[in-house]
Amino acid sequence: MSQRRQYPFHLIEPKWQAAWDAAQTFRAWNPGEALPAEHPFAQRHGLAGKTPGAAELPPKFYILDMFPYPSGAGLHVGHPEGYTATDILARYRRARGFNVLHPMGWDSFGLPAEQYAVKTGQHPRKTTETNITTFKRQIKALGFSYDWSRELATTDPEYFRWTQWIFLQIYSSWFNPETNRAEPISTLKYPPELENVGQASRLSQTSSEGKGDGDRRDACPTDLEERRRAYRDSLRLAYVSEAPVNWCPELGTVLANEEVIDGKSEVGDFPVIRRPMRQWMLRITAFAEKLLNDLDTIDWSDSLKEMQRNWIGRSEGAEVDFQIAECGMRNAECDQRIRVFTTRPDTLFGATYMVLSPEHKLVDKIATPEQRKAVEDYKAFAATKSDLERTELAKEKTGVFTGAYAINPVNSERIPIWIADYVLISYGTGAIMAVPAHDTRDFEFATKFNLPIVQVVQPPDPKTDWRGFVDDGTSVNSTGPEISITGLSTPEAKQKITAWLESKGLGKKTINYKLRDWLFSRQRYWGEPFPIVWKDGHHQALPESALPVLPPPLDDYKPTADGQPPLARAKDWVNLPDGSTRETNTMPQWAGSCWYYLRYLDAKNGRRFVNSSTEKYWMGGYAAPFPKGQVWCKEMRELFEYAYARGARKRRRLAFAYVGASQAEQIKSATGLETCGMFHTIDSYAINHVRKRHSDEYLETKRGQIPVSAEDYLLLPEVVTAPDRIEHLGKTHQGLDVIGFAKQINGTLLVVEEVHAGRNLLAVVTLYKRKMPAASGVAIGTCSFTSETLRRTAINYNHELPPHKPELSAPAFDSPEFRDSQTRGMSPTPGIDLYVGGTEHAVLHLLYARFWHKVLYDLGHVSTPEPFFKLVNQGLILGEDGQKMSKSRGNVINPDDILKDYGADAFRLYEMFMGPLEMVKPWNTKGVEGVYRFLGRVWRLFVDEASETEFEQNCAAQPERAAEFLAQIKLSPAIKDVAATPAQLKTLHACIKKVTEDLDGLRFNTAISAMMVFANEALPWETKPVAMLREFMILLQPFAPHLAEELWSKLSGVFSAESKAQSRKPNVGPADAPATLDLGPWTLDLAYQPWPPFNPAFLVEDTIEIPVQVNGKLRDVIRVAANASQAEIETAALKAEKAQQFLAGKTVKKIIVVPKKLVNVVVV
RNA sequence: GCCGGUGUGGCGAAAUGGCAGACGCACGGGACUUAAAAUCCCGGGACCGUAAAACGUCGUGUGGGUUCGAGUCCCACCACCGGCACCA
Repeated sequence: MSQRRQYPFHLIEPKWQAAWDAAQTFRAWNPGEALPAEHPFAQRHGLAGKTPGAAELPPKFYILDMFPYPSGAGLHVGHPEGYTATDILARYRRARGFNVLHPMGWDSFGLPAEQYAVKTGQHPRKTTETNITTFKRQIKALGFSYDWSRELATTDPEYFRWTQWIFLQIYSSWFNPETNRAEPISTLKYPPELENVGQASRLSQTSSEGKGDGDRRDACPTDLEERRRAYRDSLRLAYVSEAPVNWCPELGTVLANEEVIDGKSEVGDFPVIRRPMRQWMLRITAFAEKLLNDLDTIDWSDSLKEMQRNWIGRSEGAEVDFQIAECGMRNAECDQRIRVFTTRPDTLFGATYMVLSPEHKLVDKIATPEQRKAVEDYKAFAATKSDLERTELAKEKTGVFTGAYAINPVNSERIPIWIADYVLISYGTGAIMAVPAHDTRDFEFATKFNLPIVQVVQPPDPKTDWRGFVDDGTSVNSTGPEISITGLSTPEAKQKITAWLESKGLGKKTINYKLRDWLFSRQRYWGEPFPIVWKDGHHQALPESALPVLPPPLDDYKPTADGQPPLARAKDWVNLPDGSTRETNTMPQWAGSCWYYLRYLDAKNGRRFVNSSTEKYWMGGYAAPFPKGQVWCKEMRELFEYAYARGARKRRRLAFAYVGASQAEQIKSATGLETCGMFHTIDSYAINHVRKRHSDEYLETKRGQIPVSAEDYLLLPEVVTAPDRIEHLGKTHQGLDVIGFAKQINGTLLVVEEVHAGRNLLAVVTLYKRKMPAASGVAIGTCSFTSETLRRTAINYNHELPPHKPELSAPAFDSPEFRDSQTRGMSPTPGIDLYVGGTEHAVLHLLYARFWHKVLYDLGHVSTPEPFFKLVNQGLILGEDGQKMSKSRGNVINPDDILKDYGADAFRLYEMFMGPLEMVKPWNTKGVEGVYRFLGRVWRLFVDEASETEFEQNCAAQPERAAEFLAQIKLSPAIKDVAATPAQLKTLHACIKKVTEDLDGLRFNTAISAMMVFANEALPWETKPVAMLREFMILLQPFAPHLAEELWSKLSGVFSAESKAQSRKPNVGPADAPATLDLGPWTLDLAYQPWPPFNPAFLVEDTIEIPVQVNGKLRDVIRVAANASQAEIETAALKAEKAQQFLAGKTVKKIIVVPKKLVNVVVV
């Protein structure tokens, strides 16, 4: 585009960016920091010159963007999508009176810089710094309100000093299953055989352990001490393993399982092979249960939570031991057992053979001489297959018989033992019992190799073929000499058989996870070195005083010829004077991004990774002022409306909520109510269960529809055996009946609510309480989340909030933290209030960071168990052709080009206007022009045309002085200090309402369209009341901050008290009546001006239009008084002109009047 | 195969169970201009009508259902996108 600019954004944008930088406008203040008197934040909150603590500061709002890797390619239009969204919210929250933390930094370790170094010899730091400079320049050009004083980079030694420190915390800890948390390794108790100690070794133990392993003095070299060390090291959260790893020869490094996609490296798509290597591992599996359960306490999208759940992959089942009956070993050695894991112990009677993974350690021992050759061949065959081949060629099952047999413990049947590669060594025990009748894979295998298939489960529908039936049913053919489960339902059968196995010592109930421990070392140069040294074959932690461990300078960044990591080249660095040697692996890129959000809180702290009171302020939520149960009580009454409304919007009718046991008890005793909790998720499990339970006849009578009733819930397996309680809980505000069913099961409570209107079932709300960790942060965060959303929902739905007992809820919103009325109803949350980023981090970064955070939480270093309370995934932006943007397709949009043509404000606006944040949407540069034109209209709403023409002529004549001339542009003479007309007030307040609600709901696109409507309506006004435009600027400011600042400064130049005092009064006519400006003073920065309050009174009209329907079809529109009675509306509707032909000759059966909405006449 | 998400004009999209298509793009017509750009005004779901309208019928992936009324709720499908996948 080459036409004239809509407005001089090229002058305005740099001007304000420089001004914000100079004034540090967006600095966020920590508790205990002295606030400069002139800073607008201090002025807004009456803290000028003070040094407020956490209690005096306004409520915090921590809004975070995902950590960018500064690549050489520069910014991409996808980056600013999330950044713009967070920036708009940061600015909005600032206006609402929050202390907003909105930081940015660099995840700057990374492979590209290292590969460039390998090729050219240029130090990766150099490349990294150049890239950061580019990224920062591009990001700053967009006018984001980041607090740049907190900028950080993972490659900065002052940053990775603390990354290494956290590693040492992990290294020096173990997971105590009794307390269910990470603890210092010093709390580890040795087993009895290591406990019988002499004086010397006891001393040795206390002296080395008491200092958290920081002490490198030589241990007493007794055998006992050696064994103790081995024991300790085997339980650390960071440990060394010799297991096979994913080695990528091309990249010269190992990769974590998650970094390998279809047998190729995620980065570069290079082949990956398995190879045994000594590696550092982090024991993330110890946290699997917590990582899974705590998903219920945070506000993430269902799909993201589901991805994490799938990744963790919890499955409940039993381990069962099978005795080997005959094998290739001598009889004495044959007395071995094979342990299998199964989720279906109820199918044990159908186990007709066993399968070991080819890598299973018993394979060689049990293979009979006749089969040995075949087994060896098959093992070789399986070993040559890469992971890729194993999955892609999965169509055909392969395997060989070992010649050995095992005994099925339930019926003493002799069953053959096979090996096959469809059984993975890495999952469960590496061995299975095969039940071909009820497992798809076993069925295929058995069919191919002609193994017997025995039915043990009867499908509920007799027409269903039992062969390959894998769902729940009824056990059949399941009676042995000692145990029978025939006739039992699948859940009952599982329970009974497992109990029997346990009693006989043949097996036990077990939980398995797909999640593996985290492979934490990489053979790279450009990463954090481990703060670890090796001596006499043992690893030791370096003391904190040795941090940061810097990578040594190198001439060559390649791995060594013998396959050692690049760091091994630095002999002087590796070999220490005391004879110990340094660890030469480095940490993976994920390490730095696991905790960066904590460093932002206190980025310059040289003594600690983050000051703990600072951490509490930004991450802690407001645990103290909220007596737990009381707040929950207050939410109680509102929960139904919320769940119902949200369920309706999400096209769902079921909702689950979870709540901690202690809270529930408090609430119950305080109110007598049973239900409380956080709206959680829809559970398809319940729906499926209900479907399965019903017979065909029943389903038929419902003509394909299955009303999921509360009664159905009572038949969930968890509930079956409990006594029930059914009661009428009351009515909704609409007068609909709410019926509750409550069940007490083993200390947990299931509550179901149903809502009926006549015979229609409108909704089922299920509040399903189960045991939850009773961490205070969880409860409070859950509460505030519920509260805010409820409040909004109630407003949206025009519901009156149900009254609640003030003595129960008073602390919540009248505490000092909420003294600013602007922040009322928007309470802070524990952890990060909002985290925005792409889905690509769904499992890696988010799972790792949660893990580190939980370790730090258990060790008492941070105050919440979860780091990211609310997380939103932005949708991908596609190219203009609807394809993914990529260099090869040539459809990549460079933000720099857009900025040059349309400016940052238009770019920001377009990024948000494209559609909902979470959606995938194609870029369309033409669309930028639409929002750009809108900004032009806003500009013309304010400025005097003649002076702008003059400005342009001057610029053309002397382009170098353009910035100076900007001041010559005058305010439009139509802007006056007069009272607004009712119509104008209506226009403005409709806009305030929509923008406010949409920002709370992250609906940026519709907020922008509301502002467009305002501009379109305001443009023709002959007189523009300054108060209108002023408030509109505050609304626009989060979206288009540069333009808003410029116009604001022009407004204040003319209308501020000081200007008036100087009686310049240019272009201002006599004021009819001064408009009341009840907002902040002109002297306060626009960025800190209070958000305009919405006044519904201005939207009220005397008469309203009401559509008239006849039999549900629109026939006419009538105009009636806004307060017209039902009867009046009915009368008017029957008289409606255009409706007459549809009413003539018919009998009016019924008239439905929806107040202020519509009238529908039913005729026959 | 399993899990999650999404289907509405030529396009991006909007609609607490209550006037489908707000807002914007593209397009068409007009005003201004020597002209173009910019700007401003008007018009655009389909069909049937008509000089043009009005009126009418149909219309939110498909087929059913609930309801006075369904894009929205329920059931069964279909398509596309994303994730996981011999996980026992």
